[in-house]
Amino acid sequence: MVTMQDVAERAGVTKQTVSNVITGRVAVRPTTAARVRAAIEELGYTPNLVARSLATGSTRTVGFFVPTVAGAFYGEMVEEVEDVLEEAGHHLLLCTTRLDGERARRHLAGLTSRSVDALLIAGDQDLLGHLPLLSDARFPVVLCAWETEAPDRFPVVTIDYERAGYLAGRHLRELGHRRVAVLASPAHTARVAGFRRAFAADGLTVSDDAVRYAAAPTPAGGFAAAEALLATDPGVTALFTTHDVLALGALEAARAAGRSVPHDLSLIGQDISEVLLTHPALTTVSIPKREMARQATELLLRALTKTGTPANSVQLMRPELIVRGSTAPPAG
Amino acid sequence: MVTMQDVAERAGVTKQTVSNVITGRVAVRPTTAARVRAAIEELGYTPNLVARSLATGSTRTVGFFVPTVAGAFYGEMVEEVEDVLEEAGHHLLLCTTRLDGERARRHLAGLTSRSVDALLIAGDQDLLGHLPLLSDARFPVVLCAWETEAPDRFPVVTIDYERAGYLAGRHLRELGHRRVAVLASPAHTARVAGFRRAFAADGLTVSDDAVRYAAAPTPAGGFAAAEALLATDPGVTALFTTHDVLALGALEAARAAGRSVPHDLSLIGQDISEVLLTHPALTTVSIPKREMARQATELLLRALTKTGTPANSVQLMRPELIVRGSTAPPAG
DNA sequence: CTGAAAGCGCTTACAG
DNA sequence: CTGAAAGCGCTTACAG
Repeated sequence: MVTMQDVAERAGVTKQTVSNVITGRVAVRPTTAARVRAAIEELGYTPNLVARSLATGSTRTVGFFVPTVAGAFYGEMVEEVEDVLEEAGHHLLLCTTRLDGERARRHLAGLTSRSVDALLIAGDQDLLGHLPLLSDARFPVVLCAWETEAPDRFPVVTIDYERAGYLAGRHLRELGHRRVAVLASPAHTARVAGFRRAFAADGLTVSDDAVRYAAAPTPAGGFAAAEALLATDPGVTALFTTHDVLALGALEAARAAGRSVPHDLSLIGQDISEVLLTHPALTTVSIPKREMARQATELLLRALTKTGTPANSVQLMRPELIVRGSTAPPAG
Repeated sequence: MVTMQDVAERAGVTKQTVSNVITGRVAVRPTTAARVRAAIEELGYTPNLVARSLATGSTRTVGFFVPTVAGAFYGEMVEEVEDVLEEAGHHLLLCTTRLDGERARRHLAGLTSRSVDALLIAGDQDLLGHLPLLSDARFPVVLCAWETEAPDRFPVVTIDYERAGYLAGRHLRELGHRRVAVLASPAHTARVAGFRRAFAADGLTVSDDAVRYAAAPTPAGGFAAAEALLATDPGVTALFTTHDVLALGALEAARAAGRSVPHDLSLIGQDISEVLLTHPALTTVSIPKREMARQATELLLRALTKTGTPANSVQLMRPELIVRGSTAPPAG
């Protein structure tokens, strides 16, 4: 491999001068610089970033923890993070945690000794118990896509999940629905709470019986839960689904129960993935996950150039109601 | 940060001895080793992998190029690659190329100067034009998920896509279908060819008119193409879809055209993602993408320990027909 | 089995 | 504006 020393010899200077023209930190006489650049070109020199990292202490690499990339939600976030990082000349070390806390901990140790410049953590499940390990981290850490209470010591950029649930509830309430139900993933507590709040404003309550938890975040899980719900509580006129894949199952369950959507049953979801576009198109509360990922990454990068620790703040991205074809006023 | 030198002083040895107990390369007297380990524990020492990389020339890091992670296909591959890598103590540098050749090229340069130990490239679109840059790479390269002709110089682990199409065709032919059509993504040439071969065996031909290309790999794209097809060619009794999201659109188009699946129209896809489970469940040819990813990564890692270049071979993973509810003999 | 020396390829003050 | 020196934290032969 060709080194800086090789370039220096070719250009008739020392390697410090080569370094100077590359980094631009120190002015170099134009003619010298041109000679160096020519030598770089001729030799096909490309700097050894490992050596540079050892000397500077910065790897220009950031770690990203994410629960999974098998679904669109985090997958899109990964792409967004990558985009922001690339603009800043950083690379992405990806770790998926897959509901495995021990695995997450191991990766955390790995990234630390690998000297990542910063760490972004999405999802409040797997790594939660290991966050204390980060208390004396030598690099900035930012949390995102956090639905439960976030630890005080790290800045977080997340969605206002409570409001996401509220918007869904308010929409159904305003359409005139009074008997509603929820199909939720267990972790989606904030959305359920927000949904309830929307009805509480009218003195209505969403009973615990009306909140069903799917056994698995899959269409099959949604189908089973919705099927059971519609069987035991046929008076329900609208259904709120906290996870997009559950919505797909619910839609099929409604069909199977002979209830047409939206006339016999309104259906509203959360951030319906593009891949789930169905007929009728599902009304949803969109979760600005790409914007969230972008904000979080930018916060992280800013901390790299500024003080070193990002402002200890909580930034909430606003969800947005998108009315499509699966909701309507109740029949009667 | 605590260094090897600190540990050495604490344990009353030199740093070389500390290195020896950590790497295990050279035997160390048990009592000394114990003292060193105790010092490591007390000081919370964790080796600086950047320094180690500079000294050894290995970063224990592999780059993975993938077209996107916004869908399940490559997302699942990423997780599989990560698993194999973790077992071997390597980390994943992820680059999504997003149909952007220039972006792919930039990332390629970045990974090279970052001294990745090896490179895995999935998908034969974005990076194809830049492969020559890799001709003098100092690290092993393996290609996977390659549907078009692969360049000779790199080993490839991929799916027998031609057979995947063939299996779909043979299934429909054996059910008795004679008037069939294809809904394809433009890049899926091998699958289309295989599908045709299955019918050619019976002296039947699938005309060019019967092969439609979706404008976009989305349910909407599949819907539009299927809708047009069913309108212009209502005699078709079965439809082969080369991409799972197209299948979803096709299913809706069939419904919209008043044709029940599978009685009035059989539908067969490729590797229907779990998230697309619908009623009727779609018959599909499954693509063993996880196994492929695993094989490719293991091949890559083997090259790291052995000769340095993986065997220049082409390994094809066998797809498998999975009959579910969306195919049946033609009506008449 | 342990230690002294050199080196991996860069950057960073500091002289000149 | 350019060069000589030291250092980043490790590993790797090589003596002893």
